[in-house]
Amino acid sequence: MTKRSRQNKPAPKKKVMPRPGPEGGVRDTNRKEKAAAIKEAALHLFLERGIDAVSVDDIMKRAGMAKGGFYRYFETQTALVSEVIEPARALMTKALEDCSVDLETAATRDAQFAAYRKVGDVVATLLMVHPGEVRLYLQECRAPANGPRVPIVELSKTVSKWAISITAQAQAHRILKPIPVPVSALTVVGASERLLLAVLQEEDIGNPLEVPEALATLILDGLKA
Amino acid sequence: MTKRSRQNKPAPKKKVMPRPGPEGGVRDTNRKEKAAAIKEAALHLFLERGIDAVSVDDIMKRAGMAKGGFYRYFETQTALVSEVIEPARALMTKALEDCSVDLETAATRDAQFAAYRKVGDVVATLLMVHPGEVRLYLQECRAPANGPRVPIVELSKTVSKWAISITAQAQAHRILKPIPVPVSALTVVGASERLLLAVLQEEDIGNPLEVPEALATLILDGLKA
DNA sequence: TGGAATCATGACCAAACGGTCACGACAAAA
DNA sequence: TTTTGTCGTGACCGTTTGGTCATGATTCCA
Repeated sequence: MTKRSRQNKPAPKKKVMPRPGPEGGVRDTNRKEKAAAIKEAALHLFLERGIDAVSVDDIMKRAGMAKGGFYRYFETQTALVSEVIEPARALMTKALEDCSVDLETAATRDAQFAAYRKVGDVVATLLMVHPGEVRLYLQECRAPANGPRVPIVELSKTVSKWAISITAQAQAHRILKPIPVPVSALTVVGASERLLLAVLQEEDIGNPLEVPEALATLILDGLKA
Repeated sequence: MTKRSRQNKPAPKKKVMPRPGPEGGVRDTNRKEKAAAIKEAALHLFLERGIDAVSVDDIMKRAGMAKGGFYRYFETQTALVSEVIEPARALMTKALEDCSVDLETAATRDAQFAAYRKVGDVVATLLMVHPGEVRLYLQECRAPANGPRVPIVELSKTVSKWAISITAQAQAHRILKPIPVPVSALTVVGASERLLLAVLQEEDIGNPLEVPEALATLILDGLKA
């Protein structure tokens, strides 16, 4: 029930993608609509079957277009995945960067906790605005970085690194227990991701709105100095 | 770099697998050796490329045998995966069941915490004895339950259910905070799994031997009533 | 309005897939 | 030893894959 990888990357030989054309014209509008349709179809199928079990043909059939058209919009499937997760990726990495900066300059304890809270808020936003993309991330981020999964695994590594970095800052502020930094950081990441997955897969968790508060309680009592 | 699923399950038509033959004979011995070789080769490739990106041919080439021989040992790839994770699955589910039983009859607080500790010990054992299988589980358990991944996803659901059940018992004993049970349970599962993955993928975590203690501290301070 | 560029299509290709099978090699029962 | 049945092999089949391309339709710009 699966297909495999081509062993030799044929290395997309020829053309890059042609220019969009005039801005705001019929061409440009169509192009954006079709690209969005392809991304939406792809995301749906990725969630349903897993990235590796979806073919270009499947995606284009679901998007109502012919297979050949795919390569006019995306050079490879990897590029497609990259574009699919881009909005979520940008939001998340910006939140982590901001948190790090805020933590650097935060003088009071309140300001320090506020920096944390902002990350939580962005995660909540992400959950509402890009639920599919988040779920795709959670589903695929641990598998080997092969082919189309590369951008997702990269994002995962980025998140972990930022989490560790932020945790180190927090420990320097002495607002966290002096537990080994990576352990402290990955505990939060792991717990958060598992709860996100439960909410998105509609596992029988209680009231989803209570989750963030419960998690915050756990983290604070468990990690706070 | 991947292969896809056949849409129509051809449904393994004919024969079941033939009998092993006499016990302890050359036939029987060879059979066990070959089956083990296939499983080992498969596990190695699964970890390297992800389950969906590995073909029967790949596995058999790595095991040093011809493709046709595969179906003499395993009816499908799903059955192979099932056998690969079976030892780890049996250990883990037994530990969870035992914990549940122990919690049921544990009168003192010490006895209750001891029941928890036993699960932790089994996880540590698992890490030493079946590291590859555990890593495979962590890599694949969140993806959609398609084809060969089915037994892994099933195990994942089993683990979550037991975790929730055990947490409910612990809350009944009032040794945990009255946080929504699934949230409390999945927090522990998520954090533990993320830390296991870090150790197995040799991410730059501190001293691996300190991890269990640190995690225990976090859990106790965060979850304990 | 008409030439130039871009777009969508579906046939097409070589490679790889899961799965089967006839055949020769080999072990077990006789 | 002979007979009987299993084992391992590699060719083979039908299907699907990522990717290309000639063709005809559509849009752009002048």
